[in-house]
Amino acid sequence: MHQVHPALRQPITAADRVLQEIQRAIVEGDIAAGSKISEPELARRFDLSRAPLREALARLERCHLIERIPNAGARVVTLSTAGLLALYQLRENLEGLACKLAAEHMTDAEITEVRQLLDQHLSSQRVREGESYYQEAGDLDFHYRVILGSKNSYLINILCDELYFLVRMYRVQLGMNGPRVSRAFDEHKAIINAIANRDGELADLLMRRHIAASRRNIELQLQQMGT
Amino acid sequence: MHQVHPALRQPITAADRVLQEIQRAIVEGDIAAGSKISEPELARRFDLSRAPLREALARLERCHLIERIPNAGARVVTLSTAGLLALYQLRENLEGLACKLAAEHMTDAEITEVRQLLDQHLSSQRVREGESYYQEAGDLDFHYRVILGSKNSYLINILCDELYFLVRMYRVQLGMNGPRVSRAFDEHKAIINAIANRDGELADLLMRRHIAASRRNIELQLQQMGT
DNA sequence: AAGCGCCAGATTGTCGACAATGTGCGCCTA
DNA sequence: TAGGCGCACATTGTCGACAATCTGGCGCTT
Repeated sequence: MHQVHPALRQPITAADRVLQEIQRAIVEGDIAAGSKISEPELARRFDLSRAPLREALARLERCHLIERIPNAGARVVTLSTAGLLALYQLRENLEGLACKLAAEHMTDAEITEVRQLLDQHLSSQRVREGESYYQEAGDLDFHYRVILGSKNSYLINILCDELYFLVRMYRVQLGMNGPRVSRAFDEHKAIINAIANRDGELADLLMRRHIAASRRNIELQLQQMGT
Repeated sequence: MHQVHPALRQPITAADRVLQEIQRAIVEGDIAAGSKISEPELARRFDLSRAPLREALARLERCHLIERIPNAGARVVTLSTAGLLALYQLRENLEGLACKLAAEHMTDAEITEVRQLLDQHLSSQRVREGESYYQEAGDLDFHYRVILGSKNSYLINILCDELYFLVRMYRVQLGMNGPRVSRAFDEHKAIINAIANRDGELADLLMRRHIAASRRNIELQLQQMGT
């Protein structure tokens, strides 16, 4: 068996559990973007003391889901076009780098696994055409695999632990369910092919384009909501 | 006056103060790399309770200076060639991106300020030829300015808050004081020129080379220590 | 009536103690 | 004597209460 990434380990402590719950609540909008976080209220709601709650809040700040000001409390981040742009600028670069490194460091076995994963997603996606949740989970899964394949712990930490919840938040709250689903699969396929060919430069390029396309898709969504 | 970056704000709370002290202690090696962190001991040493101390530890984990395992405690990170390589791989990309964005977003006034900063460093460096501390501080200052010039808050956060203490730790503990000082200044000059010309592509390239050169320099140092 | 300062309520930061978990030594067994 | 089990100790996780700080509204002054 391969080593499980720290971020994926099952919750052990109370702080871990409440962290996951609040993370989900924020990402899915149960706790509204921009709203104030009250420590006493959350403590009552999840039936624990403020100590583990504050631990959880510290980690939420780490993945940019909340912003804290000393002596003034925490607020859920507000989504904005500027924020989305900044986030995706970073993702294009970082995941491009991840691809380049994955082309150097992934084992043949790992590449085979990812290909099997894609085939699996493809078949299940063909069946449930409009369903966006599976696609999204699958998309994240693909990206996760590639990022882990880079074997760069700092890069893995930044992308998987710190940025991905925010990416998911934008996706979920803007309701990504467009016709990009099948296109994305082809792009994933091309990327893993480049990695399998050990062509890091191409994999980098393809991933940057893939994310840029995804960004344009979301921007379009935002624009439509604005009008 | 320009807005002060959150990371640079003066300490308000007890957790902030102890964080800065421990950060310095780890970076400068007062607390040895790889050693275990004892919460009760540090609490006594800094004369405060464990609550703010744990807050500080959470932030130390955030900037990769310590590693925590639930119910088992925290250890100072151990420096390694692999870790150094991973860190600099990331820096090359991220700071390259920062340069590209800075070329797009820095104001003429900000560029002028950075140039004045460089002239200032050059003159004071000419005077104290071998002194490495000023050079290092100046180098970090230059990089900070460029990063802030990118105007991408996520990028700024990752580089200034999460990675730079680690970079400093490698530099300090490996005793960077070689003859690269004057070369580095020329490279800085070339980078800010490219930014001033709004040539993002060139600025990106030059910064990547600058950091790659710095990395090779440190690797050399490591190699010498190994023999 | 508008603006400033002050007070009350609520919230965050900090503390010391208790509960849960992990660690290392000594003892017993084979 | 080597290996495994169990207990005592130390450390981390959690709790409830107190202190410091911020927010909003009232009354006073001009």
